[in-house]
Amino acid sequence: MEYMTLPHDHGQAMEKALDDMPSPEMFQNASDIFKQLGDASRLRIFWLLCHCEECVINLSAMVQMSSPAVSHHLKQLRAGDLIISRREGKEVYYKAADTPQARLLHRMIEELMETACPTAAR
Amino acid sequence: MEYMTLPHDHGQAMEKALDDMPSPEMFQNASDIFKQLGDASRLRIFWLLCHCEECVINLSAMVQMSSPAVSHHLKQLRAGDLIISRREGKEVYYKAADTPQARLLHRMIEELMETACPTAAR
DNA sequence: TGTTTAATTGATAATTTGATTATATGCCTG
DNA sequence: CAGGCATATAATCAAATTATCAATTAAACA
Repeated sequence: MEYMTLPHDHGQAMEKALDDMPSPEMFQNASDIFKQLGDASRLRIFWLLCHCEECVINLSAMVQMSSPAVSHHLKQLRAGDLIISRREGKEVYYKAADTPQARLLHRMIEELMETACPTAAR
Repeated sequence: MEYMTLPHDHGQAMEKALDDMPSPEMFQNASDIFKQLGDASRLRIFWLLCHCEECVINLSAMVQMSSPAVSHHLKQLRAGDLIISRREGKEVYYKAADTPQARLLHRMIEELMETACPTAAR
């Protein structure tokens, strides 16, 4: 089998790595998901919605942001299928989507916080 | 015990959530890490460095980017302690850091790719 | 129907980010 | 120590992100 020719030859590890490397589209998809969590406000909102269902006004109060700002973040999270919404009267309730992906991300966040800050008090 | 007063009262779940909620600094730290992986090029580079140790020129060839661009991403990843480097003569070799955090992120990436794209061929 | 409350949308402005080009540094070799 | 190769840095620019404000939609209710 022919391998890509690199400027320098540093052994076989890279050949296997290149073979196993997912496609650029896969990386794009994955990074798009990470990007959702790459904003502290949005991460906080998502975390909250993994733990309770709430309306926009209350979310705004909890994260101390304006409701339009929260609404924008909610829109992004919903576009990424990380959260779902339901309207009840005047209010719209949001919560984390009940999907493998959303559960995985929630777990990631909790693990990352532990790893990043194992002894931290809250 | 006194709880934060929200505009609307929707039950107790949010009280527990607010109690359990990590500090804003924790969310900032976590989102900074997610941000590192929120760029497809950087994610690809980090993934490669989890699988092999390579010099900048070869990395540039593997991801088809200019070496300054790669160098820029490497700098960010190293600032976040996700990768380490060692110089050998003219070349600088990079690889994933051997830390719990880097290993966790690597595992996350693999899991996310599976979840995001379970049936995808590469 | 008109008013109030909740949520969303759109547009703008400010900040951040990523890529490029050019330049500089570091290190080996002749 | 001069020349060349591998990296790193700096400056610049374009593109993407985020927050804010104003305007709009949606629903309840008097």
